[in-house]
Amino acid sequence: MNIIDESGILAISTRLQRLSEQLRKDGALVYKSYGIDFEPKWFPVIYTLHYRDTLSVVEIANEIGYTHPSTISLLKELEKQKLIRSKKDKIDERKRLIQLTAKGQELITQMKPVWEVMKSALTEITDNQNNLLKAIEEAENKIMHQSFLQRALQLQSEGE
Amino acid sequence: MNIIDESGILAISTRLQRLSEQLRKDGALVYKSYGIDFEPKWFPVIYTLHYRDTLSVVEIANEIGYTHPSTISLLKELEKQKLIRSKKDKIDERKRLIQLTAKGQELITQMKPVWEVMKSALTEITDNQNNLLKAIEEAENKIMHQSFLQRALQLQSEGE
DNA sequence: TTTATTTATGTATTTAACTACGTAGTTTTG
DNA sequence: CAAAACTACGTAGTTAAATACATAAATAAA
Repeated sequence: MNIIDESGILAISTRLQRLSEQLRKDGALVYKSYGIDFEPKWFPVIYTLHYRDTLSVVEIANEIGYTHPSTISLLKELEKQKLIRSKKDKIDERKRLIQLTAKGQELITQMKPVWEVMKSALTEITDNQNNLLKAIEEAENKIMHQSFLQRALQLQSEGE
Repeated sequence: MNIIDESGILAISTRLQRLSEQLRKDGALVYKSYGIDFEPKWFPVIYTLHYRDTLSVVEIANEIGYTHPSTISLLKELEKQKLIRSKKDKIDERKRLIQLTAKGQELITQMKPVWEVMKSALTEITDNQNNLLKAIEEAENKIMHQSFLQRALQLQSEGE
């Protein structure tokens, strides 16, 4: 029925994107309903600093799995919110060391119960006959082993 | 292990996005390897016009499930590529009717075998113990029935 | 038949990520 | 120790979607 399903790529990719956007928006509203001023996208940085205390920009980027420019823009927002602060590393002057502020630490204690709730809600949604998280992992593994491109090229040469 | 998994939202959403980006890029390369100058994102519009012949902008947007501004920008690209053309509807002057050009139709015949190959490669990747497409559908259905937000708020009130 | 509503299209702006590039410290090597 | 390579950070620009808004044509209603 669905047009997009002839090749399937777009079908999957756009639906994944929408699903993820939906989850983010709802996540923001959940925080709001708890009276917490927090955006889901800040989570990885805050959470990382929560258990690693002091990290440089690139270290954070690696931890959260984003590029460093993306990380920098998150850090800018968080600094504006006064949830983190930064200072120069005295040993290596290129480095900027990032830490949570007291406000940031306080916020985490407020958010912890919310994270529990969200985790449960998310599990309700994604743990079905086919578990979404596992399905993603399995697809990621397949791609890691041999990319979509390689597979397609191989199928192509086999079909010749 | 993974930091992001405390709340899970970001974990899922960013990974979904990356997976989809990956598939798109590889899709583009597959076309290229066949000597076809085509971007995966054009697929929905082209495919829709292939079997519906003549449609207005909003009709296409609805068919492909995008907003009309997004659709307009795709149409601009496709018109630049001379794969589609458009003319005003004589009955309803607000409407712009879109059609494939001869070049566009020719391209489709070239692409059909490529679509088959991609479909197979995609199936290889996504059809695992947990089928990705089905997992998405199941999650979408759950959300349709009750949103992430509603679920979270309900869990919250239950926990009080 | 004016007026109000709806529909179709288009533009401008936003968002969240990316890549590409540049600069300035740090480390390694000849 | 000077030159080369590498690392850390930052900025600019791009992308693919979305919203929000604006305008104009068509339809409905008073």
